[in-house]
Amino acid sequence: MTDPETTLRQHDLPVTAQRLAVLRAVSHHPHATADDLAESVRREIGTISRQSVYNVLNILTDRGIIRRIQPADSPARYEDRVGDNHHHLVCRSCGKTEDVNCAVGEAPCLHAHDHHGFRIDEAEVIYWGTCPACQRRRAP
Amino acid sequence: MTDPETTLRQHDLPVTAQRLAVLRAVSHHPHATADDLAESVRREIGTISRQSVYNVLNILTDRGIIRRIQPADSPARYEDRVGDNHHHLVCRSCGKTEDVNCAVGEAPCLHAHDHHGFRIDEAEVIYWGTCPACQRRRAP
DNA sequence: GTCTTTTTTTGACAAAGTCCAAAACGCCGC
DNA sequence: GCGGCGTTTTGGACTTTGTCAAAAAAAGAC
Repeated sequence: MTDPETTLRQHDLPVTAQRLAVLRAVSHHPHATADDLAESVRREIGTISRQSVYNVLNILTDRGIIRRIQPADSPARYEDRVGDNHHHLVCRSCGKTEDVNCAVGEAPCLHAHDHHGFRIDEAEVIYWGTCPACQRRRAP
Repeated sequence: MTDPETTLRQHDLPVTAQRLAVLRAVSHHPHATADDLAESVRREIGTISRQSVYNVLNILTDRGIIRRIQPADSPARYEDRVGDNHHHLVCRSCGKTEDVNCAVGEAPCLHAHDHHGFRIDEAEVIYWGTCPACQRRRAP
């Protein structure tokens, strides 16, 4: 992974302390929520406004530098693993999220049987289940 | 499809005008949002509170009588086609939602390569794209 | 260093949904 | 059919996640 500063310059984005810190936070805490990231950034650089966290996350997402995932009943989560068609495994009870490689290969899922005339550009897959910790907690 | 009243009685749910109307609305307008359904119900029975719409949708969802889908950047949508492992096709620009049969067969997607110890109970697939109408609107 | 443009901040606002107490209604036995 | 009990429905306040807009601050170009 290129370092945050280089990444920003490559995308013609002015380098600011907030952006660097948010990028680093996303890198260090994959699948964290905006709130988690804000806290993490504050520990690193002292203070950042809620709006700035959203600004940075939005612009980074738009440029394809990071990826946003939005599972049901959870605020959006962010990760810096982009462009490799992987999917996610989400725990219904605690929200823990893991990456899983695409079961079918490369951007495969893009072929829905009946596409109703839609131009499909992404197949999003979320595996729902219970993580090991929550399994133990419920059936001890 | 069994009629709404029978469905409710089968599940030991008291039959009320609100529940009947919401069930009918879900049946008639698959993939509608809670708000859409509230409007639809009001046209049918005159008035219903927002809270009641949510109460009914939640209890019906809990009992597995209807299914809730929650695509990113959209309020929850509801449908009465349950228990057949189908997936969805969602238009990024207008939100139009269509059913698609599972590309792989029956509950197949349940086998993630690396399941990280999770007990997986559902594989949710959303195909993102542009519906025919929005394609024409953008590239006329 | 100064100037212009872009970011950041602050605070109000919006959408979608939940919580809670009071009023209304459905169901069951008579 | 009628009454009482327990569940539903209602209305209103509240929460969470996120956006909008204007002023203040900082980044990059000269």
